[in-house]
Amino acid sequence: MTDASSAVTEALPEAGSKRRQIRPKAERRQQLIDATIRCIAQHGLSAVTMQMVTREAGLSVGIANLHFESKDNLLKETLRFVAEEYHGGQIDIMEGGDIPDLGERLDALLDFQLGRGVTQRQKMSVWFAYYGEAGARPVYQKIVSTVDRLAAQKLEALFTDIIREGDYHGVDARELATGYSALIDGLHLGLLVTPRELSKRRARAVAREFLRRAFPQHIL
Amino acid sequence: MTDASSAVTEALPEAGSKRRQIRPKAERRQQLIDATIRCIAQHGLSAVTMQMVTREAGLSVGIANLHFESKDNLLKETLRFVAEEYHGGQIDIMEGGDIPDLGERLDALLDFQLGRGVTQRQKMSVWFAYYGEAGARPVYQKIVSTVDRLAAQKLEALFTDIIREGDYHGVDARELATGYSALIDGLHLGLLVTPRELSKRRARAVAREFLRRAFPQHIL
DNA sequence: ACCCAGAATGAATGAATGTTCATTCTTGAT
DNA sequence: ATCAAGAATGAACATTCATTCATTCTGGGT
Repeated sequence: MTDASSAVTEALPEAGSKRRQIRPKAERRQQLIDATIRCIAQHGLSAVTMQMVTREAGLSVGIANLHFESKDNLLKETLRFVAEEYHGGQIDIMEGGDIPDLGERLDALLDFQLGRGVTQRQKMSVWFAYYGEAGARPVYQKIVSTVDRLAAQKLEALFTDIIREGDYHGVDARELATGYSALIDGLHLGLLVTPRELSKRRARAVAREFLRRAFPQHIL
Repeated sequence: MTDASSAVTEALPEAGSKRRQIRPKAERRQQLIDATIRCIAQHGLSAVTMQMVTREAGLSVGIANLHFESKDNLLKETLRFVAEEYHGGQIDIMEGGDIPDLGERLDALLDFQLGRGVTQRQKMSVWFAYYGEAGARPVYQKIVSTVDRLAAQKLEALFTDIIREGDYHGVDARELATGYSALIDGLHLGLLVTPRELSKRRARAVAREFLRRAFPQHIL
């Protein structure tokens, strides 16, 4: 995340350094979004305040309203960032010119969805914090729906290819894709809420078993 | 929910009736919890205020702190109520002396989990609103974990019985139970966030297909 | 060396919210 | 009829928070 090329005299904003730094707009926006993510993960969406976010970012309170117009907007943009990061990563893999073998591509997808990057408590907390509010906030629903739909289509396309390649019968790509997506979401939820009961290892095994049942020739 | 036996002179607390009603503690508590659920569903957990809840309940602001000590406590008790209602319902079915046939019992479970009662937006909103905060609030995590663990055990026991009865091979009851629970959670999430993409009918079909793959003799 | 566009600051403001408590009212027992 | 217990009320209070804006500061251009 941090761009190492622009190393200034003082590398980190330490406690002592009161020096005021001027940075381009895009950088400050990202800095604030990152801080927002950390705050939501640590304190919960409903407890997040502007003071909290700006302090976490090492900036003053006024700056949040300078780069984002309001708190609502900052939260909205933070959701958009997290949603696009997650779904973008998935889509990259699924379109995957990188990985020609379809079975390997499925494995890569699973690794991404239940791997280190995504299953950090931070990211999952943010994810579900917004889901929780989505029922009452159409804006959130729309952001998630939009990226979600595209990912669902790509997944269905991948499944269709696999079904054709493996000549599987009695399998509906669309239904399977819906099931797999729901399974992954549910596993994320389990990892977040009951980490004692569900380890990452077991979550992976469960998802893998689902795919193996559907596409025995491609998995295992 | 409303006890019809204790019909008083004025059946409903209409707009005109300013008459002060004195009711037992347990009834008021439930009245406030019900109002809280409606408020969370409609406005989102983070937007719920005490004034909002008490107005929804048709009571004054002071009463909430009389029966619950604080807002925090009211929210905690509301979560406990919803969690116990959902998991209690599941457990009743799974223990089910009512339904001797194991396949039918599975069907009944699925009907409950994706049926009218549970998949109301109201209930699902509340459910995920708390999940969203669970990452930051150990109290919520504990409440959900406690009821969740019991339900997971019952489900595993039911699956074990079915595996024995059907003489299925290469199936692990525990893993399957984890997968099925996660699938149901994920489907609830889909119904809440992207109702346009996922109908209740399709959600049911997906869950049923999961069970059919695992226990072909018992389902369909 | 000078200048200024605009980035950054943070004290001040006003609105909203949780909680309290003095007071009023209801009900059942006497 | 009378009374006491305690259920219910809602105005008042203290706090917290989002937002504003007058002011300060920075860095690139001349």
